[in-house]
Amino acid sequence: MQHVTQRRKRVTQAEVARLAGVSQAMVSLVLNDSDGVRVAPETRKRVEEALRQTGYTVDIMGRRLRGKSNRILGVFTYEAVFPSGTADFYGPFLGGIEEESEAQGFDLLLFTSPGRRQGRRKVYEKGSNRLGIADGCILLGRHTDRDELDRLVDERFPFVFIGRRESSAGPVSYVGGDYAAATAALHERLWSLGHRRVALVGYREESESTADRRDGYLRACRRHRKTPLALTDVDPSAVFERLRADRVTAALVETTEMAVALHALAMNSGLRVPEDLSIGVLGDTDPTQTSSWPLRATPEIDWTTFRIPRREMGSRAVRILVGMLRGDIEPGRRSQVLLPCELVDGSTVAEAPRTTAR
Amino acid sequence: MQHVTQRRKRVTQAEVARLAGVSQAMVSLVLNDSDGVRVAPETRKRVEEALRQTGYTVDIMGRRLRGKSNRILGVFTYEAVFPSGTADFYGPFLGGIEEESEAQGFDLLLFTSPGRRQGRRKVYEKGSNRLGIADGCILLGRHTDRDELDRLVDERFPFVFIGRRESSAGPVSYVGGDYAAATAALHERLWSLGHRRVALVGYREESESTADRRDGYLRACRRHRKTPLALTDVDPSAVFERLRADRVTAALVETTEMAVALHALAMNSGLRVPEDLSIGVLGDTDPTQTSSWPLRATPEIDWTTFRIPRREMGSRAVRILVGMLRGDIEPGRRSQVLLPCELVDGSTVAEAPRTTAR
DNA sequence: GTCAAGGGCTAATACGTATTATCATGGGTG
DNA sequence: CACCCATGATAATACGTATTAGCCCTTGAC
Repeated sequence: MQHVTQRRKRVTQAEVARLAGVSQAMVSLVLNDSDGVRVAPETRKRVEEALRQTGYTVDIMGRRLRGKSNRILGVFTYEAVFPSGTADFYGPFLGGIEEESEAQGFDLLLFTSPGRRQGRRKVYEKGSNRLGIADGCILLGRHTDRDELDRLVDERFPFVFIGRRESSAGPVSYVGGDYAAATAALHERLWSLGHRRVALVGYREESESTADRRDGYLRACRRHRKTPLALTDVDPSAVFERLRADRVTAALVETTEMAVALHALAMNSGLRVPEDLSIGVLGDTDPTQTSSWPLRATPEIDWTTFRIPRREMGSRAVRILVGMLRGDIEPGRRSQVLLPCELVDGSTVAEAPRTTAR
Repeated sequence: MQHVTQRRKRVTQAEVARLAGVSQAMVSLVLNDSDGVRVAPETRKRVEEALRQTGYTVDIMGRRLRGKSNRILGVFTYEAVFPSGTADFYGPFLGGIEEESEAQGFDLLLFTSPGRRQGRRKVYEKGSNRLGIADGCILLGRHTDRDELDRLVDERFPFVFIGRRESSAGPVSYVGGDYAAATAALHERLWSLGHRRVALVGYREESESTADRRDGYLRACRRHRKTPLALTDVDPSAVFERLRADRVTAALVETTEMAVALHALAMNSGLRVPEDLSIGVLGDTDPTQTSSWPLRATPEIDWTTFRIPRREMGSRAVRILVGMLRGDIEPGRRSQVLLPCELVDGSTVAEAPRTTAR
């Protein structure tokens, strides 16, 4: 109505109180319905009227300062959440996070401001840990900083990681995918199809998730008394040569990228997939993610893989975090969860070729 | 190290001060480098040492309470941001918002907590406008609540809408796409191809963006002295019949869904697109969005349309909002922006058929 | 020796809220 | 009348920070 521009001023409880002719404390009492304290119906009415007239809205900051929760969950990602058109890595996780935090009545604070160091975000920047704004925090990201993680644990700030993480500073709460079990299961599937020479191709860089996959692979090898063959992703063609030299009939590959490369190399060498070489991918690239790779040169391949329950991981992480905030859950065993990954039968795995069998 | 579970306690300036043997005020002074006040180098050193030892982190709430910005931008969406697998409507907008707010040094607060009313989110819920947590707010969403919008304007809370919005309560800051100009341009393109009977098919529900498209269409019609034919989306086959009856050679269609439906109806009737009927879509479904519709039954059609600069709209909105917070920009003309939409030549528009020409 | 001028620090305060202790009033009971 | 109790309201306080007024001490000028 009045177009006078003027710095907005918050309506405070004190102003409402003045209007209603009561004290600020009385306004707070009416608002919070504290049990044990009684308010005369007539007074309550007057206050409520004043509240409506002024359009008062509670100042969450003041309340938090007073020691109450502000019902905000932080979300820290080590990379940008919303990609510019390449892979949509975070989407499904955040979908689950959003869904569950909405159900629990929390807002989400996306930390985007802290300066990046070499393009990667940092939790701690010039001594100011902004995570503290929120009641608790969910962390995700392919890359993790060991020191930061240790420091977080040390600070006793309530947080939950998405993806298994370990720290020497104490127990870390996390929700991960059970890659070890899923990898072993995929190995088992290959074994039952007659494959006796199954190799693993994984990241060279060591991380919890890579280690889990290798553990699952090694466990399966041990079970069948086969010496494992674990390769890393340095040079695709070198890896491929190694596979041929060792008469490998099936490869468990950590990422779709590697699988695509191997697939192409096999084609070029006259090997057919899956007739001559079976390929299993250790974790799907999410449907959403897959389809939002417009740059993808290769035609869509129907990989045999396992599904990482990204959405559920997100929502589960929120549930655990809220539990921690309520004091129901302490960081420790109960807050370390690995969710099962469902096998997905694609067309890149088949029976082992007769000729090279055994 | 110590596995004793115990409620985390924030380190405050007072504790740092005690450790350094100075007053709380001195710690604040060192932290904020207020000019005009001088601190002895030796003292500064002691304080900084204590800061490092304790791992102090500033409490944004306390600071905000003191009247300073907390460097948080709110983002309010009327629907869930991260979809469960259908259309990814918000992605590109939020990409721009995230990018720019990171550049400006702001965090993003996603409002997810407020109860929904009939599945749609509400800004105001039981008198508590949570938007106030943030310094300012960006609003997006297909649906808008008139009353809420008016009230927001009335409260003088700094906010910017994505998509043009008008309110009787005062000027609304927004960043929209210039749909009127783009629609007129697309009409012009058709005209130059010989089309003399061009219809508009739009939403029945009235909204700013629908009105803009119609304005552009009507303007173009007036320019060429043709009586307009504006239809609404009630019943696809009825619309199609109407188009045939009126010997329409080209249709401007508001959404891809409508376009798909018309395309199918045309095919069934033996009409070829674009040879017999040209179809222009008034605004692209974003690439990301398109490709993340796995459910989409129809094969990918290369629509002639215009590109809505979603990402740029997001980042521009942030720039305007930050400007408002700094006091550089007042809500009004300068904060009402319509970005141009680039024409995209697809394969659904061609020269008007000779037989029915004129 | 007195005064002025700073430099270097601290005490005090305000911000908005929630809660606890306190106070006023009045009615009932002995 | 003295006392207690219940009811209903308020004063006071704490939370963590930023800022301002003000205090103490040293130094230099006269």
